[in-house]
Amino acid sequence: MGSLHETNSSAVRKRIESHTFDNEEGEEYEASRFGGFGDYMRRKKIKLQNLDAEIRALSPGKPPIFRGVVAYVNGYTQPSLNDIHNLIVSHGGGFLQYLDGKTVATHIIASSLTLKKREEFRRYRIIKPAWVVESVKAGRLLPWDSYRVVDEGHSQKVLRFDSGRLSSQANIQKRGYKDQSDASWYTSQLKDQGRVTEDVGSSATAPATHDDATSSLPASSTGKESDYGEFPSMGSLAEDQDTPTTPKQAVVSVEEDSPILENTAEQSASVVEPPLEETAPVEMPLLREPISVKPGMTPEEYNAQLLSDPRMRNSSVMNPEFVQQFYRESRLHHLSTWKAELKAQLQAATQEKSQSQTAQKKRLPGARRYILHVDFDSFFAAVSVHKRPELADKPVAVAHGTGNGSEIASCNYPARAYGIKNGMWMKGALQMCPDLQVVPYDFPAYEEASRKFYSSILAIEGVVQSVSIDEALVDITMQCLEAGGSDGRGISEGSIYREQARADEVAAKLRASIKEKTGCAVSVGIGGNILQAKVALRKAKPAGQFHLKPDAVLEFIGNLTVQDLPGVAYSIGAKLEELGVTYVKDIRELSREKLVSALGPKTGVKLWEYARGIDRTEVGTETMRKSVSAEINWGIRFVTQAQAEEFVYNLCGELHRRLVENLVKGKQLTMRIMRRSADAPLEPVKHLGHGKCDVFNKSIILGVATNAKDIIAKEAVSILRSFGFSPGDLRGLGVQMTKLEPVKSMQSSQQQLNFKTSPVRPKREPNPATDPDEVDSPRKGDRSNLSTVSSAVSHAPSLNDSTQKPLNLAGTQFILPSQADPEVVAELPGDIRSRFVSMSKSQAAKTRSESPTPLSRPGTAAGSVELPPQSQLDPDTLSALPEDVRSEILAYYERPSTTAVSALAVAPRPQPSSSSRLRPTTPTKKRRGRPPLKASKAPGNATLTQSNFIRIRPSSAASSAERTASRQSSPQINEPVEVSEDFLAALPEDIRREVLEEQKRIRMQQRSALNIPATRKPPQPKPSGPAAAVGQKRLRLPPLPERPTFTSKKLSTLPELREALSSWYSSFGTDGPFAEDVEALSKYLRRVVLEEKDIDKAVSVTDWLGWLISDARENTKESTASSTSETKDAHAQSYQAWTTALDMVQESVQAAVQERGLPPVEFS
DNA sequence: ATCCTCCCCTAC
DNA sequence: TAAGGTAGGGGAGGAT
Ligand SMILES: Nc1ccn([C@H]2C[C@H](O)[C@@H](COP(=O)(O)OP(=O)(O)OP(=O)(O)O)O2)c(=O)n1
Ligand SMILES: [Mg+2]
Repeated sequence: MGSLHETNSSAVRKRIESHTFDNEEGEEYEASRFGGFGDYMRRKKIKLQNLDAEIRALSPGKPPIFRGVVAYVNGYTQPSLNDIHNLIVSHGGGFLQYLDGKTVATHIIASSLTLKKREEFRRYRIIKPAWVVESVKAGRLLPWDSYRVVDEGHSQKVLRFDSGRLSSQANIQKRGYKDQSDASWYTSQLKDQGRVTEDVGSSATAPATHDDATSSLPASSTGKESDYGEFPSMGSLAEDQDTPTTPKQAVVSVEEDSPILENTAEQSASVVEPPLEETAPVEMPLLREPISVKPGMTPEEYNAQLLSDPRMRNSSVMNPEFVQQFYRESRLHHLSTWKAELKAQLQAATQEKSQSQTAQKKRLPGARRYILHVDFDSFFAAVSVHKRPELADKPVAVAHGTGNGSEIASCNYPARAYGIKNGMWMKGALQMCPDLQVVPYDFPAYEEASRKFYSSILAIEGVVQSVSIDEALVDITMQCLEAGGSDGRGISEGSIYREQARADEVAAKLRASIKEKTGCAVSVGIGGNILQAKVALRKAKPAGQFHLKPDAVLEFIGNLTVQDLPGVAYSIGAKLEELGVTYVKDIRELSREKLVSALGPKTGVKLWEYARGIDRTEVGTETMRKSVSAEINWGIRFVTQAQAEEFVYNLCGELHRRLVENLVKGKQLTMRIMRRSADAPLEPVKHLGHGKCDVFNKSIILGVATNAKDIIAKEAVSILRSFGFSPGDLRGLGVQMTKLEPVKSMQSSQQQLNFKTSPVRPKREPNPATDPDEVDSPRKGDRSNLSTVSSAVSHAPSLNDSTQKPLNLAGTQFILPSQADPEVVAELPGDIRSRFVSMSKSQAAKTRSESPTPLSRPGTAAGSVELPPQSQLDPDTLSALPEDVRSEILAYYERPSTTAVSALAVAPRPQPSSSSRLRPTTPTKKRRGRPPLKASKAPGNATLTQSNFIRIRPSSAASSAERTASRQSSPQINEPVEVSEDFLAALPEDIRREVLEEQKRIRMQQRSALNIPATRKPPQPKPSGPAAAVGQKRLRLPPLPERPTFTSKKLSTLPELREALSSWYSSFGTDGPFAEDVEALSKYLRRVVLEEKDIDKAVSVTDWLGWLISDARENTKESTASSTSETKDAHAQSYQAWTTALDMVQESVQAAVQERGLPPVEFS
């Protein structure tokens, strides 16, 4: 299994990652980091206006005096950035809009430098703009020496373009790892055998050491051996052994300086400044190369050639429909989607069930449990075979194709007899079994089978948790105990026997029922906890059931391989192997401390327990969604940057869709980029696969939660650019939203309000406590204390102010527990949400006819401006509404948002970019090569921890303990069952002692948690808790200028300003702004331009306001469809007021810019 | 200590 | 040809 540990161990990687190249004494210049996003807009504009190619075309005959120069302008200059750019490019030079650490500037042009920058650029040629101007004047490249900004020679090194040295550096191994920045410090010498290397292809100089901790490089990247799909058993490691000529090496081979430089410059420029026309691609302007892989080919050239095949174009990213097409065919995508849908539906159903069932009996602490783990046998394959009975006894696999790299999603048991496994590549499978029958996917059929499966399962009396489309957990403890006639605690032979018999019977019936409905076999594992059920399932398969009874647990589990345990696979398995552990029973030889120190506190303890058959996890504990993402790592082959950016745009569209679908917005955007490893061939073994890649993540904090496609896309593209990767090397791209907040359309709940024409400033003064300096950041949200809102919402159920509240959703009684645990209350909206979500999903999935869940039922319509009690809402109608309206309605019922306030309270200060760090992994663990060749493991959803809730989080320190405590007293009041008595009784003496000790320990912990205030009765719903109070006070603080808030360095970063604006806008959105505020903002931005000299910031802020306005406008347009004309009118007025305000601000900024003698800026 | 961020790992 | 997605647990290590 681990036999093929690759040389690419993490330890080795770490070292390489931090590697800088050897000859630091040499002439290399340090690759510099990108300049941050601050000036993104300004530079982008230049880009849009002046494409290098155009510039050159427009200025023929100019002497190419800057040939070989790659310039970067820092700060503001005279002549302007724009002009310098023009001068340089038109005279044959290259120009960088960004410093990205990959593409290397040869000269940095600046009028002056801050000390910090001075340090940052210490190793560069830093020269004054005059050098450019005068060189042009002179018609030749003047010696830069006389134009130094930093006028002493000792730290500025000279970069020699002309020696072969430059290009030879291209071979230097290093990583584009963020860690390198400080890691390089102490790890500089390690070079290592050609593992992950830095992309030098696009730069003339190898990126070098970074000791500048403040700089912001790619947030991270990791080497990733990606072609793990190639199973070791195949032996053919063709790809790995392949040593194709990479462009880097090609560059080396060309030793003429000038061409190299030219190449470099162009390439660098093109990375950052993609030609525009590429947005309508189709025609690859690139090289009419011969069909062969020329040694010196750039990745772009290669891709262009590759894509000249129309079929290639069609299945790759070149196809405009690519995203949808890919997702339509991606099994993994379907699995994920299905899972999310099922989770939402089941959660809703469970909620409903538990609420309608009166007084559900609680289980006693030490009682026995009976858990079923139900799972289709070779699901995809079975469904397909069912349609093709003639294949029944043949080895069958489900896959898209029969080529080497086609992945087998599922194979039947005859195929498994040959050693074939799910997830294996076709090549390997065919080697094992040339007769393998390959059948295509049939996603709708899987859905259908699953629907029947779940309908059978939901018919059982018990708690259900979905694991996946073909797999579920059912806790049937209640009915078993009933059948046994005991409380599940005593050890009574008779009771236990009857309980077990009942469990077996339920399982058998279930299997029969599903088999009958679907024609496919399921197996059932039965055990006293999730772990036991799961491992029992293994033995049950195929087409059987197995009850792992208490007295057999230890032996059975002990003889499993560690990797058979859920949550243990390649990596953890290897760590255990290092500890001398192969079988689960071996784990018992290790002390808890040992395990913890080797694997971490949670994992260590968990394994210690697993080894003894213990698993305290409860069935059905579902948590709230924490992230939404979209990612594609297949078929990514770009020729131009513009294509890449367009793709990112599409991907963001997808993300947007999902955010809306889930009724959330997010505050943190993370972009994930896979880039071909330097030593990876241009063509991976897998058709259009990503091959071996380095992975880079970077996240940014948005000032305010958003789901707007354009904003997301803008940021994502900006991140992508910041890496400056050569588009041809991109292999995978993804975007993820975290720090989610429930969607709240501001217009919705306020829309009945009248537009205030008279700017009577509402109590804003009554805000004496608003010491601007102490405002950590303006809060948005809390509309509950806007008089405007409360009136509008007054008749809606307030989830805050009542401990028991009948809500009737989808026609079923819905009652909050009387012991109003704040945590429960806090979670409520999420539950409601999940119902909305699940409903909208089942609608979307067109699984209309008869929903398996009891959720949807026809009803009356909702949607008039004056919304009825929530109980009257008809889910179907609701889900059919346009997204904006739907979210509005939801927002209407949404708990007034202390949520947003507290979420903000914990939001980290936007960091310029978290400083890089080195993770000194112990060099001894080198499990990393390729992942496992092992049977697909039993499904592992065993670990559901109660983790943080995003939405409600008391912001004060006091609340942490309280949260813990209140969770203890939440619905499942009982302590988690740890070990049942009979199980304990069955244990050998020594192990029992251990377990008892463990239990004692756990109980101590729980007690200490419980002791905190709220053991019994948590403080009553506290809309006025500390967080809310803070929110109230600060909410209305118009985060506008003239206030130290804005001018203090600390609070003037872009995200903060954005957030401030958002807050401002949401406070006065429907009313229109106050003139004085607008004026203040204008003045402030004017100062930003004139004093801070940060035009970008001013422009960005202004644009943000523009976004807010137009975004709201979009919402309004849709949502007012059914509103009164009066409302519409108010909106129109408000909109106009805001537009005017925007105009004023823009004008002000523009004026300031012009005062500085700079070309006018453009607002988006 | 505890939190937060950035990853890795796992599952289907 | 081929469709290598996605969410959540949790560890390491810096920030507080
Ligand atoms: N690497 C994988 C693993 C699974 N699946 C899909 C196809 C499977 O049919 C389905 C269910 O996964 P299981 O792990 O339950 O595997 P099977 O149901 O195919 O086989 P069995 O449950 O009998 O082991 O998920 C996949 O596409 N790729
Ligand atoms: Mg299965």
